[in-house]
Amino acid sequence: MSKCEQCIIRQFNSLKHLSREELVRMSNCKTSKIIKKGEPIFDEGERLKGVFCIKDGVCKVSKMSENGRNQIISLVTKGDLLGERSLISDEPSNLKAIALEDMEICFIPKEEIMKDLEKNPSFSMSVLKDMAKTLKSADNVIVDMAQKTVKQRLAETLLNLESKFGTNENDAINVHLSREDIANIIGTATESAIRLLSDLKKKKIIAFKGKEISIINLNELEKIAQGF
Amino acid sequence: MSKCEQCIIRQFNSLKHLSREELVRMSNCKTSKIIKKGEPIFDEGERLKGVFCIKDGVCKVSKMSENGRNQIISLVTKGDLLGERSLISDEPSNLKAIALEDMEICFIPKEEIMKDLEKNPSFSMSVLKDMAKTLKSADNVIVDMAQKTVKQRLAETLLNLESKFGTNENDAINVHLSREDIANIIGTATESAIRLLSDLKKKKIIAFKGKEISIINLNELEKIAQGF
DNA sequence: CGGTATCTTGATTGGTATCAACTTAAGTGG
DNA sequence: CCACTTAAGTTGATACCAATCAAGATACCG
Repeated sequence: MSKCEQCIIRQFNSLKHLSREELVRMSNCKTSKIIKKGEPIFDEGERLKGVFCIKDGVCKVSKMSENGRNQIISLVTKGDLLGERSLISDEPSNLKAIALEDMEICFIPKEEIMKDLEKNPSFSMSVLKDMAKTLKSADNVIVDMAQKTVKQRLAETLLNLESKFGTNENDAINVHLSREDIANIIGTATESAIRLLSDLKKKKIIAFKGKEISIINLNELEKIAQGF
Repeated sequence: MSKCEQCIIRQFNSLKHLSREELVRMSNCKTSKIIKKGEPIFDEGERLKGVFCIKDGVCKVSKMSENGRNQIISLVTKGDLLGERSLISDEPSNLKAIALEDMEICFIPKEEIMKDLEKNPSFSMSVLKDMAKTLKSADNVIVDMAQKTVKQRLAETLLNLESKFGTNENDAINVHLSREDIANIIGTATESAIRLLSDLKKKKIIAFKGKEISIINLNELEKIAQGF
């Protein structure tokens, strides 16, 4: 099993503020897991026993609404930490995480993380900063959901996806989402999302073949996101 | 000027984890302010120089959307802290805070708070917990905004307001919001909010006279919030 | 190769925004 | 205190957007 001290992934998240000593201790109690595409990492209502550090792959983090529909809150990818919040608030998770592709993740037990949070101010400060950032972006999402049309939200989501995941050799966005997933990100019925996607295709603003989506006319898409 | 050590308000927020010594130091550098109804505490884009501890009164925290409409993100009231996030992330505030009634607030300079965050783990842990809680509720708001109808959101908002602010001697919710404010909380046009409010009044589920709103049929309102 | 899930398009219905007109309430100055 | 001005609240008519239902096309998988 690989060692935390030597793991490059931790450079991308708050774990980089841990001391060598803390990392060695963590290395001794962490476990690695492989999660297959479509499998859950944890479920809504589950009480997490630690946090997950994503070594490879992408997962969707979602929440069931009272009317039975699913809302994707965020996509968590290589280098991210997952599950700190329920750990910190010491409550069952309000969210569900499901792998969108095969994943490799490390599990770090609660006690270890909490000890470091208490003892290492630069680590806890980093987690704090991270959370402040997440909260800020959550505010933005709230405003968008409340006030933008589905068309605007779709355009914005496509832009966000491209900037977050980049593009592959065919200029397609580097993540495979079903139409239903896309609808669940922007918060609409699957058919509506499909309809708007094909509209954008007709207007040659985007192109797609199955789950490979690429942005052709970036400018126009940005305009739509802003409401034109 | 009153002293932090003796202030009861701090029992309601993370400041209760500060030591006597820290509180004395804070007392010496804090300043008190009176904010009149309608006046801003801070504005969008402003770089905050400290945090605010609300001693009395209520303010609305909002954000302008790209299409020029205002979205109220939260109502901050007696006992709450305000502005920690921009301080922690060290960025200009993405939000605007405006007093809904005359307010009394204490301003605590950035250096003081940051020092305590670094030095006092139980304080920083408490702020962390607080933020985790806020984030959780932000997730819920996102889901609601994305998937519930305006009618459901209005019903839910009324329920939230009553549980947060309680009722006065006339059973009216203990906060005065304009119709526009209500619309900006649920994320809709003012007229839509008005229309739905008067619907609820006709059905004797709520009653109102001006800004005094009271819930008459709690059961029915809860049903509407859940989509019936 | 059949069966199943996903994708796609059309038609219909209902919810919400918008515009316009009007009423009521809340200041303001003479 | 009244006349005036302005802001806030209210209601109806209309048009647009998005959800839902239905049905067919395409991709995926054992």
